[in-house]
Amino acid sequence: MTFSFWAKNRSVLLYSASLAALLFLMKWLEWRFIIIDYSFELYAGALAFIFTLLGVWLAIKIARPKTIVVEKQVLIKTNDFVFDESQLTRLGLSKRELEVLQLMAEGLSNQDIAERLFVSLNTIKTHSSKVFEKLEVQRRTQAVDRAKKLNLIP
Amino acid sequence: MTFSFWAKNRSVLLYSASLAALLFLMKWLEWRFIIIDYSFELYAGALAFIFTLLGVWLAIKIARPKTIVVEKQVLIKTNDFVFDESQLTRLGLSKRELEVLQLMAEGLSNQDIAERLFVSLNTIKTHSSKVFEKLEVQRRTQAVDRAKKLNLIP
DNA sequence: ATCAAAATCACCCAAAAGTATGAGCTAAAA
DNA sequence: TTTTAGCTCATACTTTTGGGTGATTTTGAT
Repeated sequence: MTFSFWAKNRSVLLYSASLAALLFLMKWLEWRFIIIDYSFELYAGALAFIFTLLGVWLAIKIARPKTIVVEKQVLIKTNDFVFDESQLTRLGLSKRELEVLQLMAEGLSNQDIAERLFVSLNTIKTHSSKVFEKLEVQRRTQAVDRAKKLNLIP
Repeated sequence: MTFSFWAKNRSVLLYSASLAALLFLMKWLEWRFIIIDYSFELYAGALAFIFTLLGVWLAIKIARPKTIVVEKQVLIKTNDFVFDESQLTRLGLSKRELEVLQLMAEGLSNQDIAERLFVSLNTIKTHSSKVFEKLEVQRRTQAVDRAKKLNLIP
């Protein structure tokens, strides 16, 4: 922004200076050469031409480049897991149940999970039973398979 | 391209026309109003100003937009599974054992697998036991987890 | 033909997993 | 405040799984 305004001001000065210089040049030419009786129309034409060029130059200098952004899609190999929360609410899985499910998927036994979560084995059994109900499966291996397909687990 | 050249030609015509019109206008003003004794310098200034504007307009019209290619990263869910045969030979898993492992991963019980493969439950038990040995795990869930990490299973 | 690995199956036992039912406790919602 | 959902735990029972051992048959390679 700051640069843009400075550039604009500089251009105005340059423009004025150019105009003055050109007038001087023409006056000088008027004396020096045989161009003395050039008609007003020719002067005007030259002026117009030169200042058109100046205008073009100015525009190019000042104008922000018109840019067209072309998006090039780059495929990124990604094994990123995006957790599907909608599935979770749809199935009505509680936080704890999901937790148990995740540990299950890591191959932990119910006993392991119980110790990991500082609860009794029976508690884990209850949780896993509920998980099976909600996932509509009978075994933990099925539960894990299902959960992965539902993006509940990496 | 074709359009660009046409635009250029049109601009040239327009330019000439504008110049002629302006000169006419000035002559007319010279007769009509009190502007008769305007100095040449003022005429020149006006001309210069107007044609500078024209130049700017021209440049903006003609200028080719700069195209910028922006790489956009697109995450592609890649479920390409490449079976790692080296792991299989390294672990010494037989075809049948791998087969059992795969069905295990689908959540089938030993009984299910036995029926699927038309063998007895005991046979599946021995197979799975061998699988566990070779994968160095204790439970089927661990085996599945391990096998997935070793690219033996999708 | 012979040998080794693989596949098949059986029996037994123990551990783990799963089912069913009931109950207490807490925090959040109606 | 009452209710509800979630978490906890227990007991009892069944099913599944896993470990160990041993045996027979198939199959592929030397």
